[in-house]
Amino acid sequence: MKYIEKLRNSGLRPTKQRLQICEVLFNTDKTFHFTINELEQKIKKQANNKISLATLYNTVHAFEKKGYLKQIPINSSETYFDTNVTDHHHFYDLKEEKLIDLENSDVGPINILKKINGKKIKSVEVLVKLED
Amino acid sequence: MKYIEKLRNSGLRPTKQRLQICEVLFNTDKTFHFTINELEQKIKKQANNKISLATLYNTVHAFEKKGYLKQIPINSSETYFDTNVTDHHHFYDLKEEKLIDLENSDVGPINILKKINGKKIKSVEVLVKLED
DNA sequence: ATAGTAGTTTATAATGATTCTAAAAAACTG
DNA sequence: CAGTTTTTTAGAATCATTATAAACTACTAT
Repeated sequence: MKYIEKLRNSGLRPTKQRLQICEVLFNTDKTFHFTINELEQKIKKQANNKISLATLYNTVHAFEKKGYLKQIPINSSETYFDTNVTDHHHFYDLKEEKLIDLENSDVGPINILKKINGKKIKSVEVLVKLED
Repeated sequence: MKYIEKLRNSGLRPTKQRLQICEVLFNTDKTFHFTINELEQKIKKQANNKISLATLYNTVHAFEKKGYLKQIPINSSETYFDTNVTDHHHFYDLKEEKLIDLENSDVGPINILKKINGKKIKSVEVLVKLED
């Protein structure tokens, strides 16, 4: 299994549940956005079994901490995650309530001119809201 | 009262509560960020009385819809609002969990090169996360 | 292998922000 | 002022997320 090493290297035991979550999240050509509830559904269908919500929350947060997932900063009732962890941005279609990736090349370079003493920039995220 | 007209023009009856909220939010030199709970506290102190949470939620959302407030897109357990409704961006200090304004002039111009058919850009918001 | 231990999963309860409800109060209209 | 509509309110309901603590699983050293 290709994810066993990845998990071990991160200090996470390669359990059946984590491997299954890896399959659903990472074993695909395209990256995608999801909420915990959507992930639960996807696992029910794709792997035809159930992983408890608690585990999904734990695992997704662990993966986020390790940098395998990114949280998308958007005000919504549910938290959105992204399997695309490269530097990139998002459109948010207000009507459809849907996120669309904006590759880095779709956005001109962003220059942050202001500095805060003793702090360094961890990330720069752009959210472009769309209306009709 | 200077806010009576503003409210009436927005189709909102100028009630005692709404006027009080206007005072706290807008009768100040500096703009600021707040959560509903912080607003509740501020009103308790500043106006020395209590407005129910339901009213605070209703009013803040009404003001947002009218463009007097902006929601700040950030993943936090509470929703943050901003009395600065001009185009601008934010630092988010991950350690202190604090928002800091980035004036438009602090960020170079942002060019969105990708277009989505039939949609137009409503807003472009940049969130810059800071770490130590 | 096996026993011990440290980490993980799980169902369920708890939490907490937000929304809903429906009755009382206030603002408006004629 | 009487009637209508809007607003406020306390408290209940909702719903995503987190905490709990017991059962289970993966690992380690023998």
